[in-house]
Amino acid sequence: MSAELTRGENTQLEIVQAAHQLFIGQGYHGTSMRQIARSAGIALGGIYNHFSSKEDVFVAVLKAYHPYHEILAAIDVAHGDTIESFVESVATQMVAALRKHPEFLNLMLIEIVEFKSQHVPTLFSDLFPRFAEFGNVFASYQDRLRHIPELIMTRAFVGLFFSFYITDALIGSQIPAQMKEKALEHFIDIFLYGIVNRGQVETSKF
Amino acid sequence: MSAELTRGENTQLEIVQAAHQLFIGQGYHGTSMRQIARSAGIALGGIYNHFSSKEDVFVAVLKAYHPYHEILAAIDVAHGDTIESFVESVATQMVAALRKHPEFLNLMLIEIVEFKSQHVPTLFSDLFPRFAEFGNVFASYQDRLRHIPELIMTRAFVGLFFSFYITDALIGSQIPAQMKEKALEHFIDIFLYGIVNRGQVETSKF
DNA sequence: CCTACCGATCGGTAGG
DNA sequence: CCTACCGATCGGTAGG
Repeated sequence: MSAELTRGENTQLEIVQAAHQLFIGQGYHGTSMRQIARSAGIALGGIYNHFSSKEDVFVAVLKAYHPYHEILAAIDVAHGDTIESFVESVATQMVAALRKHPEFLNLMLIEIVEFKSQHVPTLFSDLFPRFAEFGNVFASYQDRLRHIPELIMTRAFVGLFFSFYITDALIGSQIPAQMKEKALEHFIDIFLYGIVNRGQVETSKF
Repeated sequence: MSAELTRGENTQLEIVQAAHQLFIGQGYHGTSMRQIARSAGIALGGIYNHFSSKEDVFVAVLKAYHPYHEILAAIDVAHGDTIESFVESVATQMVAALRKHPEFLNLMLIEIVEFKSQHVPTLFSDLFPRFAEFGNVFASYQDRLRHIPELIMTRAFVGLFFSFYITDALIGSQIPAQMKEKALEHFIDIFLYGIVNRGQVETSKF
């Protein structure tokens, strides 16, 4: 892709790539502009030809590396004649998409810890319409599901699998083999079992 | 409690308290030893009479403020004749315990982002035996539950409610009212519905 | 895009 | 053993 870039654009890209590597390895305050410059192959002052501040570099890294395009694409690609196959397809592809970008979790944690989530509202407002759209898919299977608001169902789905992803990424190496084995499949199974109405008496209190 | 402390112990406590406040507000690298000293009411050099380094201060803060004692106490206090009342009791008290210590999430994120989870194995190995013990409670309700390994069930439980806690803490202010309302109760309900065997044909693939 | 410099501040240390 | 300073210095920082 770099063949089509002007020299200026190429330098900008190298700054973002270098900064990304350093941020996920050392955090934001733990990384200096001099390190970024050196790693990008330019002088310190050269960064300020492309970015107005260190924070500006971080925002560019956030935008360049967040994988929600791919996660949402995974939702679009997902298919299934039944709610079961749909949920399994989405979950599998979401986890696969997140696993392809283990650095993103790190980036978001930096955003939370060192920026107090300052830039999150922007990211979330981009995401929310698609999030609501996802809820509509649940609504289309309404007759097979228990009476739970779609947005709650969507949040529970995202939360459950995001928590799977986070616990897998963070403490996966310490989790006993018994626990890791088929854990995602069990997570999917528990979620489905939790939302699908199997025709017996509705026991939800809500 | 401070009435029983020697002057040296009191100073040490004030350093830890000051450092805690600053770390959760600014991160580790975003906080200077001078800020900690000023906030603790002593000179910079005085910190080094109690701690050998800035990292040493952070470890002391981590140990002093992690609330797993209280979370595990919440589990001990939880009771219920049925799996439903037990899960509801534990979930409610865990969320309440975590909500009483919103700073702990921040501390753990600093540990992850800025220390690459270096100190986590120690914390987790303290926790794991109690974690397994919790799984045994599920085992005691075995005849009412689907055939899912206890540790998977425990991880799903912890993951689901930890994800509720995290999403609530991080983006709670941006979640539509419809979504927040009774969300915890719905989470509990979904989990219970997902693990309890209601006597019909077992549909789990596992 | 580089050189070179600024005011300031970083964690940590010295001896008194 | 502790508190509270001193002058000096470390590698590294934002920003012009």
